[in-house]
Amino acid sequence: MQAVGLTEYEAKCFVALSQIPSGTATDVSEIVDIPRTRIYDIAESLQDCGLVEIQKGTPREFRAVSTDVAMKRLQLSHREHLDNAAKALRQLTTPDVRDEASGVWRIEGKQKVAERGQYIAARAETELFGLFTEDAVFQDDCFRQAQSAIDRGVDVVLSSPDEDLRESLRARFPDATIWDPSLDWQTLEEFGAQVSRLVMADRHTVMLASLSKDDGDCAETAIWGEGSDSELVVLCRELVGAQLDELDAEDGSSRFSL
Amino acid sequence: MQAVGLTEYEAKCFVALSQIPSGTATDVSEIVDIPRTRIYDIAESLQDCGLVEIQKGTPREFRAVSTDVAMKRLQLSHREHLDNAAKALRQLTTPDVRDEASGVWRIEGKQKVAERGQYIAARAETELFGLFTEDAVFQDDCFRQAQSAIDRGVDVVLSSPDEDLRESLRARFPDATIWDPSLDWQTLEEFGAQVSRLVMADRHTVMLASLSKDDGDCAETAIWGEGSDSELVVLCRELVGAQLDELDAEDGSSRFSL
DNA sequence: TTATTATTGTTATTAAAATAAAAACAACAA
DNA sequence: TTGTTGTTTTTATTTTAATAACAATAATAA
Repeated sequence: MQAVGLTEYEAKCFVALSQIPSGTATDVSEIVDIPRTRIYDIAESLQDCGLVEIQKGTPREFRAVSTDVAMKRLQLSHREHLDNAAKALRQLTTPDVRDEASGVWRIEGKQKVAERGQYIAARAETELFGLFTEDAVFQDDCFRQAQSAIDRGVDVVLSSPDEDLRESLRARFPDATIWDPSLDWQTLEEFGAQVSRLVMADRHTVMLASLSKDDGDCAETAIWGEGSDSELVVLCRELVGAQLDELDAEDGSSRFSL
Repeated sequence: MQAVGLTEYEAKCFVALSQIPSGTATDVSEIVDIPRTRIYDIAESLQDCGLVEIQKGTPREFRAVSTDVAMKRLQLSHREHLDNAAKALRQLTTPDVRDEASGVWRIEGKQKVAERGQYIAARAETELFGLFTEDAVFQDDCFRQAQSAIDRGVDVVLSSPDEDLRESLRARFPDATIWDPSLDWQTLEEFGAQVSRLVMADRHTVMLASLSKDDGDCAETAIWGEGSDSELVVLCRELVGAQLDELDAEDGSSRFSL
């Protein structure tokens, strides 16, 4: 409960009141370990949030609103704060100036990595390269972005060291080029940790993600960069670009065979 | 920004980074009044939230994600906390035991008052009485609930001391009974403050709301109660019930005249 | 090339603010 | 008279803000 912005006392008080139809300060203080004398102002504070209703007799009776109503109120309140914050922030900052970021940047967490990958894929205009080492990494939103790129005429090349995954990709994306990296896969492992995915758009934006299994946990982290200023982009252009060029040449012939 | 759960330092740091494409600890500490030496761990903490990305060189470079992404991440995080809290709470409490609440309860705030009014109207099974003193109080959701009650066969009686509002109600709800309270309106003013609305469902649940104009502000507060245990319900049964009974008798004849 | 100065990154200590916890006490009810 | 209630103050603890210390690294000057 505290994670949603309530103090320990507020959270405890609300929990106690949620367990009974209604109660006095003495009741609450017997259910949870809060001094009776503090219940009055804590309940008042919860009333301000819309989580508690107060019957002003002697003794005072308190009741909690239902869980659903409480959650909704907290959410609405948070949403307002977010909107206000966003509004204030937009007055301070120019329109999104972070379109171009030099260097190499680090992202932690599977979801954030996936988001960045999709963002990169969504912005591909002529060419999109994606390499995935595990089926688990290639999720629905990746499917969507890859298909969307194909639909808008982007040259899409997908790759995986795993043959089953390659077959699966081939079946799902008949219009994409599927590349077997076994010829050059060793050079990619020079990055150290277990590479999970590599996404490159227009040879301009690159993200390289890896899975680390420290502590029995399966965490994904990534580095990404944009433009010739980024060492990562320069490197991947060398490593992958050459393969893509070869595929372009072969691609002409394989289309002929279709 | 602090209202959304960030510490002052975190909020300031994020705001500063949002104003520049990227920057070092020294840059940030020149933009906002935070000790340079604190930027490192604060940015780390913001990275954990997904609000900041860090380029680990010397000097370290920091960049903020875009405002939209930041807000979305904060919201998702809050949502998760809410879901977890709701789940935990549901294991502690029995299914909603707050269906019946004795006594008289107080609500503050126009929205909460309106919600409670709608909740009461939605639960009317045979009879719904609503009295409104001002056009402004009778909002869209009130319209909806009144119509919904009519649609499910509930005896709906609406009333207002304001003739224009009464006419408006009569035009909008041809199937409802419209009552002119001028005969007994004085007794209702004995509650003191300016009554804004009175809702009674099935002579079992009652809410009485009032507008107070303290501090130039227009705040609505309400009291409500359920069942024979509630003094408010008992009182309104006396005051309003008799009128409803009379209307029942007249209602028969007015239907005859339609 | 070496020495000096400036910058950087990490940590420890101190100060201030917020929250938790205990105490005091007047007013009211039984 | 005793017990309960409600409000406020004081004290203790925790969290956050603010400052200081200092080793390591980078940049600059000699």
